[in-house]
Amino acid sequence: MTDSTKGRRGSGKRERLAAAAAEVLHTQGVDRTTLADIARAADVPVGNVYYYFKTKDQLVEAAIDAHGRTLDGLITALDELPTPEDRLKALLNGWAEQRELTAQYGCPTGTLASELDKRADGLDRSIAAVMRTLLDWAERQFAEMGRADARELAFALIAAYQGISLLTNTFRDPELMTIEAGRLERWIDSLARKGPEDDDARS
Amino acid sequence: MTDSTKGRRGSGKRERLAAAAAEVLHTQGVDRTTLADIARAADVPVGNVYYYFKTKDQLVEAAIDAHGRTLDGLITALDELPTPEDRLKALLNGWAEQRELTAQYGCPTGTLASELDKRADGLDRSIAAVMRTLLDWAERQFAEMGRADARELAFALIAAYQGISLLTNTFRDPELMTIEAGRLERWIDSLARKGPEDDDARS
DNA sequence: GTCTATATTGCGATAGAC
DNA sequence: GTCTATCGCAATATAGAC
Repeated sequence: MTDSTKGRRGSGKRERLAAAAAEVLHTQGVDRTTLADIARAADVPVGNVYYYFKTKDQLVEAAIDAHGRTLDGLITALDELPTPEDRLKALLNGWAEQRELTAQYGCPTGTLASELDKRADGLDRSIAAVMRTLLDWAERQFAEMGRADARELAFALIAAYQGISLLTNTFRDPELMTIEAGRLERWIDSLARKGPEDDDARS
Repeated sequence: MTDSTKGRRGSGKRERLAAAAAEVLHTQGVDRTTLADIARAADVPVGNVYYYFKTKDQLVEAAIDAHGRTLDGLITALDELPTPEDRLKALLNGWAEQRELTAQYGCPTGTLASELDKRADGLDRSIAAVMRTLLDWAERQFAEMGRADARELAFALIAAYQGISLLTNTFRDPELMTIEAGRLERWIDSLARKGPEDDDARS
C-alpha cells in the first residue's frame, strides 16, 4: 500500500474514487456502470478520473483492492474472538445482518466474481484472490477445531453462503438468509459436538 | 408455445436465434454479448434479427425461455426414476458431469440470475421463475421423503449447488464440484436413514 | 420474408486550457 | 493538479432495397 497513493497533494481523491467504485460496482454491476456514475458518486469531475486511473479496468482493480481491504478488516476483527466456533458464528451473524443489502444486490464478492469470471483480463484473478482469503481463513478455523477435512468444510461453508446470497437476491427475500444462517449455525454446533477426526458424514 | 412461432415460413430461424442466444449469453454474459455475436452463432445476418425480435431484451427473454424448457426436459427425465432419493442423486450426477462447463462459465441459471438481478426490467423475474421451478421440484422430492422441512432442504440443496458452481468457476477447478456433489450425496443418504419428521439437525 | 446500408446514441479515452 | 470539450468507436436499432 506504500505507493498506492502516488500523486499526493490531492485530498485522497484516488481513495474516494476507489471506495465509490466498490459501492457502485456492487449495486449496478461492472458492465452497466459508467465512469460518469463512479465520478458522480465520488464527487469528482468525469474527465479528472483519468488523472488517477489510466483505464476503467484499473479503476475496477482498485475497487477490488478496496473491497479486499474491507474484508481483511472484518477478518481481523473476528480473530479477536476466543474460539474458532465463536469466530465462525460471528461471521454467520454478519452475513445475516447484511441480508437486506444482499437481497437487493447480492454478495459483493460473489456478484463481482460471477461477472468478472467471464472476462479474459486479470480482473478475474484479482477477485479470486479475495475469495481465496476468506476461504483460507475459514479453513484455519475448521483446522483449529481439529477437523482433518477443514478444507472441504471451508468450501462447503463459503459455497452455502454464496448460494443462499444468490437465491436471496434472486427472490428478493432477506429471510432466506436468516433461515440458512440458522441452519449453518446448527451445523457448526454439530461439528463441534462430534469433535475432531470425524470426517465422514456431511455434518 | 402455440404462437411462439409467429412468422412461420422461415425454417425456424427464431428458434435458432433463441437457442444460440442461450448458449452465447451463458459463455459471454448478457452485457458483453452483442446482437452480432448471437447472429453469427445462429448463422443469421445481423440486421435480420430485428425481424424476429424487436429489441435485444426480447431476444434475451426468448433465451431464458429456451433455457427454461431445457430444464423442464431434464426434470421430466428425472421423474422417470422410482424414488425421490434416486431422482435427487441423478440431479447431483448431472451437475458433476457438467463440471468442466461450469468451471469455464458457471451455472447457466445462476450466472444469468446474478447478472439480471441488477436490472429493473422484467428479465430478472423471468430467470427467477426458472430458478423457482427447480426449487419447487426439489421441494417435492424432499416432501415425498416425508420431510416436514422440505422447503428449507430444497433451498439448502440448490444454494449449495449455486455456491459451489460459483467457486468452481472462480477457481477454474472442476474437482470442487465433484467433491461437493459427493458430500451432498452423503447428506441425502443421511436424511433417508433418519427417516421422516426428524427436522432438527443440519443433516 | 430477407438482407444491406446507415442513422443514432452513449461511453471510454484524449487534448489541452487553466 | 484540476477540469472542459471533444474525438472515436462500438453497438442498438431503423430505413428501405430486393
